[in-house]
Amino acid sequence: MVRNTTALIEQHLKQLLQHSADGKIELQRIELAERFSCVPSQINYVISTRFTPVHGYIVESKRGGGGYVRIQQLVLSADDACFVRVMHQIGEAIDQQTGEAIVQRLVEAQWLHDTLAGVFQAAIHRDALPLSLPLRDHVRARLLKAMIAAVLRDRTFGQQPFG
Amino acid sequence: MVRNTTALIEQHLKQLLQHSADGKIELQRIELAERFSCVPSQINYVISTRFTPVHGYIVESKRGGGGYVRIQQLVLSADDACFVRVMHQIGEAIDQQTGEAIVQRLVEAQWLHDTLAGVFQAAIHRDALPLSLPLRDHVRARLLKAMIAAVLRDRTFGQQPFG
DNA sequence: TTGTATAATAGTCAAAGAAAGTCAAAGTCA
DNA sequence: TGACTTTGACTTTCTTTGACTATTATACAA
Repeated sequence: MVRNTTALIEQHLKQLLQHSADGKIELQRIELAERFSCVPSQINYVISTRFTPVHGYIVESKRGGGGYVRIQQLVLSADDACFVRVMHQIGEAIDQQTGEAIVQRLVEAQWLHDTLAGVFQAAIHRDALPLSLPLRDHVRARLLKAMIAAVLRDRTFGQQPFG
Repeated sequence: MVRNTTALIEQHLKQLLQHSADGKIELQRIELAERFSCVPSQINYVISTRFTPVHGYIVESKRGGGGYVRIQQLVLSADDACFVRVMHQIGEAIDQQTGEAIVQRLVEAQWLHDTLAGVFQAAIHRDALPLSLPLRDHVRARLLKAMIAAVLRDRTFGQQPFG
């Protein structure tokens, strides 16, 4: 018996994406649900919690005969425009999950190395911010933007590779 | 016989950690509570009094189906004796000046590279923490301790510091 | 050809379930 | 007495389920 179906499905999909040539996969909801012995709507749950635009994915689908669900992975590029978009995405308040997804994307885009990412994750974790909502999300946003800016500053002045 | 359930649980967890290959264990709160015939929240008590970053541990958890509590023991070498001192010095609240001084000391002790130090300074700056005192100093302390623990986190067992 | 029913998909949403967390009162012990 | 421990009611977060809805393709009738 499996402890957590959602995590298994997530892992499966990410593996398929990794092995795909173009970062794109197409699947049938029912088929996938059958393979993991769950109800079809759980696939929607997995997608809406793990494969959102914030996580770096675009999902399209079609109903009816020959229907499908298509997942495309986008990789963040390392230019300044992206930086601006990320800052904007963080906004005035951000929850922990979204924050973690953004940090993960920055890692994938090679803006952050592991140690730095670990520090980011620790800092935006609710345990490090003993505040009640919505204040906590507000502070998290400020914090995350301040830390990203610090890395960028450092990189701009070309001191050291990340780490 | 049983003088103190909390001490027994603490001992048990430390034993598990010792026997684990990577200094990491994962458990279920309810299961552990059952084994020691106590209420689940006592596990939280044990963790919050014995397995904090100050003690050299990082704890993560997840609620809901497939939930868990994960405890990681930080690798502390002889050089890291100051780790404990620094953690204590930070305490429950710390102002910006003192925090900056500590970060500076960590840089001098070569615990932190420049990029990392920049991130630390940005995170503990009052501009990043839009809170009134004394709350701000309290959050700053939590944050700083969590970030310091995170830096030590990806040291693996058997590896020397500053790898 | 055109419209209509039917089958084959996928989506939505809210309730139920399954953990873990919080907090403060009560208990214990040196 | 005061610090530490134990307990449990209540809260929060995350997952699973299923009834109901929406869309698309296809077969078929007019």
